[in-house]
Amino acid sequence: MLSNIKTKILSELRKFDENASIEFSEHCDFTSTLAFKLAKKEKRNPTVIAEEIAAQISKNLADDVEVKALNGYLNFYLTDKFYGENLPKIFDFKFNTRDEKIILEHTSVNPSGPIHIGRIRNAIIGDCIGRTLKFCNYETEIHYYVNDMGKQIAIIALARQKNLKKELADLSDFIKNFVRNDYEILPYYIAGNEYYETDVEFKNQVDEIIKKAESGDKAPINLMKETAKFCLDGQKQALENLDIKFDKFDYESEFVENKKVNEVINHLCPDRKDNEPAEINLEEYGIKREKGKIIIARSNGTSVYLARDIAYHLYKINLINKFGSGKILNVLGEDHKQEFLELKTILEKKFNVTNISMSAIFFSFVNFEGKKFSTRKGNIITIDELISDAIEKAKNIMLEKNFATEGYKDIGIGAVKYAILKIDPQKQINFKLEDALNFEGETACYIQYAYARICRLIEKSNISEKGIKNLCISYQNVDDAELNLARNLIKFYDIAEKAGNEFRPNLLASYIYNLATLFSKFYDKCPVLNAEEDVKKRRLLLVVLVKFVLKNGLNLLGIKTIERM
RNA sequence: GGACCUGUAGCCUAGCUUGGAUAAGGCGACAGCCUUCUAAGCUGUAGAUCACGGGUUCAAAUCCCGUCAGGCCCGCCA
Repeated sequence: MLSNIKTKILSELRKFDENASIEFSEHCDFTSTLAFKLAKKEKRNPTVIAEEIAAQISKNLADDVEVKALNGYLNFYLTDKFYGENLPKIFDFKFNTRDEKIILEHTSVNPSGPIHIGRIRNAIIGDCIGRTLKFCNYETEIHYYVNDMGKQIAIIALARQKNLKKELADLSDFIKNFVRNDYEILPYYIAGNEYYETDVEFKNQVDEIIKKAESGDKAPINLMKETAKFCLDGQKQALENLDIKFDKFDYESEFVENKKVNEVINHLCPDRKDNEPAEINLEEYGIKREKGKIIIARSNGTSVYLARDIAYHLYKINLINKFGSGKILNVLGEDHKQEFLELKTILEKKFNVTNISMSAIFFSFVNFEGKKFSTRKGNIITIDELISDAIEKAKNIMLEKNFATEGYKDIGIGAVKYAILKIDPQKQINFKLEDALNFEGETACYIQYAYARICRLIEKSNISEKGIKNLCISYQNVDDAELNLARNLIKFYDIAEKAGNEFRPNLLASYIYNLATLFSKFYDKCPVLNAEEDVKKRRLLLVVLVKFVLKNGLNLLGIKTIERM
């Protein structure tokens, strides 16, 4: 949205230095430190240089931008005229279509039981990035990889077939009482893992299932597939409850069944002998392991996860190649850094994949009030329980304060999502439900509250939103609080694009919060409904703009708005 | 032992990629503001050796080197 004006400013500045750049600033709309750089080169005073440049370029920009030199900085201020013309364009702005397809994969929880809270950061970040990329008009497909092959699912499938359940005595009441497929699977998972470690016969049967499956035997494949699908069905509901949806579910078994995994192993280790593991060495590319080599397939012939992951990524690469160009993006926990690097290196060096960029958003783990969890022992907290707590808490607070009796769910879920999204993914989070649902300060609820106030304001104006949008107004002599809003509003699409391109949800989160604070200040300082007619119209339009941007911005974060609170 | 990430007021976070203005917010604390559009709000005060030690630079929270602390990985698990 601001790209035209940026280009215009830059073309002026590049007459002085072709590397000139401008940035958003707290002091003005854009700023440049060009004069400091020239000062070094020319050994002159930056203050003087900035003044000279400002004097020379201000005339060419005058219509849209005012240039001021201050202590060596070149500060640019968008004019009233610019705001008058461009603010209404916010309603209809659309990004141009792009010739890049992005395959985004996130969450991909193993189908071994209910999703525990350790995975929620992946889902929330991935969902936000997916929404943002789609909003920026990238051809985006959101994929979920289902691990319906391999040891864990074989263990569960066999335990389920033999009806080996573990008593749930150690589990929380929430888990014991929750009825859904994924919760039904959990006791088999816990029992199966115990048997696998203590019962040789059980272990041998599991190993046999995997071996037969990989050699193409339909029965064990179907057994595992069916078990995985059963569990996945429940997990999907947990995610849909958070309004997190996927375009495609990819099943690991497909790549075993269509022999792509075998092709990968044969390609990487053509000289491999029977009863020996297939292994490769990536040390020449700077990747070291303690034992040197990386195992691709076990000596009994079955593949390890990495081999199947390579086959899966070759499939994704094929999807992109069919489209033309694009990139692969995965949201992964920081524990997958090494594995992703190996995957990427193998694809680049051993499969000559050079035209497609592969990147990942790595996130650090969330510490939920100091608790450590082990899925195998079953002492977990599920995302359903966390969300149910959040909603319950939101409800209690609202009842206590005598607020509207609707929207608990969206407030509770929004609080959790915002608390996670506002923090840089690579930082560890100490999550406290208490803080997320504080409802004051930098929380989703603060933003939702601003939105609800806006809705009432528009309602009381007795002018339809459409009518307000069509008002013709000028931006002269506006209050500072109004100017601050205008300045912030106009950046929305640029921030969204940056957040999307750099995979940084926290940029969007803090932008939206900032807009909400500016609105609260405006609301406090500038009467709308009681202002004189021209001012009222201008302010109403601003209010409708804020509503539009808050709604769209929160939607990118996956957070719902509430009309009344 | 090796790889990667993090360290900013009592607590939590932004800023670091691309060095530049008084280090920006929130929680908590304290003091104000509702006969006027929702006070879940607004205004103000106190609170920071930007982990530590060097280096580069006119200029370092930001770049480089080292140290310390926390996280995470280095499996014929996924």
